Amino acid sequence: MPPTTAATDGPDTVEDRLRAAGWRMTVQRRVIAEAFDQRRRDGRDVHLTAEQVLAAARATLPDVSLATVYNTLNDLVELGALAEVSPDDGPRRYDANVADDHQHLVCVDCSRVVDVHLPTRPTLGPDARHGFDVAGVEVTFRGRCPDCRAA
Amino acid sequence: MPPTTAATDGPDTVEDRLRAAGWRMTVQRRVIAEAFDQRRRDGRDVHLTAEQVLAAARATLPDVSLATVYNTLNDLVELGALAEVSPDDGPRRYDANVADDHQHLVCVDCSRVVDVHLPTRPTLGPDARHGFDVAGVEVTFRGRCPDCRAA
DNA sequence: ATGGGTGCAAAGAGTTTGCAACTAC
DNA sequence: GTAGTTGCAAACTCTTTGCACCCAT
Repeated sequence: MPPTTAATDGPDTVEDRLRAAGWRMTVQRRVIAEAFDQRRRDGRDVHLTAEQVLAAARATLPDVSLATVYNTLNDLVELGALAEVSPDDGPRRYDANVADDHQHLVCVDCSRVVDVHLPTRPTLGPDARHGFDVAGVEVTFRGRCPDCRAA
Repeated sequence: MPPTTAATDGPDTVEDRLRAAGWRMTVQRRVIAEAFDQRRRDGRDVHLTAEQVLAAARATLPDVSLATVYNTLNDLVELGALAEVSPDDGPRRYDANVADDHQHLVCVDCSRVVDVHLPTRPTLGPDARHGFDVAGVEVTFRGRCPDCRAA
């Protein structure tokens, strides 16, 4: 089972990535990974805050600590199994969808995040790079979600 | 004088906008606005943190408080005279260049921000909006600036 | 058995806020 | 004179860290 699989579907879960990296599989890490994997299996976008992960993890393991959640989330980001979503303010969100290149649509009222796909992503001409070694682009659309428009 | 002026050049300073909005011109607000206006006059990109604004303001008015800086920056953002630049982490930055549509190039090491201009900015097809009322896009290129590459 | 992982509580960064004194209008 | 502003300090939110105990390997 190749550890660098990047299929949209299949066994490329957060937990798999943890295992593939050769880390100790503790119950805590398993339930934290499961918070993402379960929702992904349901076909949903997953952009959880640390508190949401804590809540999900505590559903099966009531004594997990917020510190462990943060530690694990940071480890998973460093590993490349999760991506951070920059909010304008409020708590950071973690995105389990690292396999396909996508952008975000964020609700300015409730901070809900939805994945969107651009046909082509913006690039910077060599003359516009100001000598920077450009590593990536991040595109965020901001607006109001249907629920907040109704309210 | 319409308060929604947005000329690229001319007397459209942060201080002007403050005045145009009919606010009380205190010394504090003047020196805070000046921190942006002075650098803009020099033709520089201006993306200051609250601490940098405080330092600049204290150069001429040693007793300004950080709280006043924050209050004023928030007021100026609400007024539309400044724009917030979302960092991935670290302190928020404030951009005085609200007149022309532009994007940012941010150094992942030192957080330096440079303005860049895209020929066309990305848009979302109606079917990709997920029912959102999309109000704006934000494009951020990330990489290493020349100084940090050298180091 | 042992080194990495955990939980707790305390510290930390960045920002906001309550309130009495002050000042631009 | 009076309402809007200020400065201070305390509070707040989110995240990180130090340390003693614990458990996956």
